[in-house]
Amino acid sequence: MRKIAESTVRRLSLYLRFLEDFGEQGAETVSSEALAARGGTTSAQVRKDLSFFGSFGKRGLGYRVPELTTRLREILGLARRYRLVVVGAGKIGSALVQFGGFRKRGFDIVGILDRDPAKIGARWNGLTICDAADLTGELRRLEADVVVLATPAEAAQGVADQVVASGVRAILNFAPVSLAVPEAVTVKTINLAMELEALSYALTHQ
Amino acid sequence: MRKIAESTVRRLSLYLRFLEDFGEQGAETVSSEALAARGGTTSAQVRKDLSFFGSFGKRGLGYRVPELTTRLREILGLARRYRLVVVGAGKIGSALVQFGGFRKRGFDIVGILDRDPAKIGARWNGLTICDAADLTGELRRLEADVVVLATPAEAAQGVADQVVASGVRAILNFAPVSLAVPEAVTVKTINLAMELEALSYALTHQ
DNA sequence: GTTTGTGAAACGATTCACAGCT
DNA sequence: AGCTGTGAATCGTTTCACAAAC
Repeated sequence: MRKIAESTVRRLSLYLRFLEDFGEQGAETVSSEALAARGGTTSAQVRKDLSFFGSFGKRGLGYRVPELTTRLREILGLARRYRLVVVGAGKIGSALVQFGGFRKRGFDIVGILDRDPAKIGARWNGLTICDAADLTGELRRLEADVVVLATPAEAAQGVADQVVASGVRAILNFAPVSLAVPEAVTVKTINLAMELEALSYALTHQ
Repeated sequence: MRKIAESTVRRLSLYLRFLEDFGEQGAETVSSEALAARGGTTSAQVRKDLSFFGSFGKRGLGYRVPELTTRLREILGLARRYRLVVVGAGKIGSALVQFGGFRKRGFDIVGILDRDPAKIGARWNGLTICDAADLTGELRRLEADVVVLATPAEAAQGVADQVVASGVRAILNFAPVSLAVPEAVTVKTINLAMELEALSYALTHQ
């Protein structure tokens, strides 16, 4: 498949959520204009984004909500569930496990790993924290699809290397570093400090 | 000042962190090449990003670490501290308050607001949860610089409207909606579901 | 010799605008 | 008449490449 821009994929994810809302409200069809209004973009952008994957609409009518919802789920790879393993049982790891809001969107946390003997064996939300000493083996044993990297910055690259070695090809990174990984592995980084600093910049420059 | 791209500002935030690391390791100077290697970008990109704000380097030498660190802090508006108010005392709000990692980067959580009588009055990490009934008034009383919006999706736009009315011009939004706000207000949205779905997309398409 | 700062070129994403279908 | 799908035009960002400074 042709290379699709990061920004396009993110908008598809937004459209899916809006479609779910429209569906709950009983809408049968939706226009690119309506989706755009909801997502802070333009109707041309919506049509272009969808056109990369096919022609899902009817001219003069718009898109059928249930069909487009299903197609977007397929495109995003959400027809299945994913197994998440959290590495790092600190504040962020704890928050993510407690949060648990992923499950209803198809992502199950199936393991928590840490190196700290004081934490190993503790139970969080029904899961026991396991030793991350043999990280690669644990990830294989747990059949991890995605690693949620929630260690301190210093440990992050080492963990990433082991994740790559284990064959896991997706990392959600909360450490404030840019990870070096092979092309076949995808990393999405969430950096709260960076977002706050971008707000600080905006507040400062008028 | 000329309009600077979002992506540039985010990279400046990264460079600042790398400079702090270089500084701790005792480096006196750093080249655009070294910063680029650390940040997963190119030396030309680093130089271009910095050039929007001035000429901070010496040809043949590179950049002096302490000077560039100071200048980046100024550019990003980090010469002062910011007052954060968390609106929504649910799982995400709780996690953010417990986390507390913002303080050492200049952001202090000074208030937590919620509408739920069962939560009002509880103490979290030394802060008492206050009633969000008069949100606008509370934000003024607390002298909020930034609102961290951590309510359910349904309540988010209503809260955003009150935030705007209060005069606060920066929102860090954790609700999975795109907020409509006037141009003078900056919103950064963190959407974990979107990040996971982008990983799902990457895993699915080879 | 090294590395910056920066116009120019290349690239990529968004918007326009309209033909074509319902 | 209404709305999609899409090539063409526009806009913005990144990369190139080199003159200027050390």
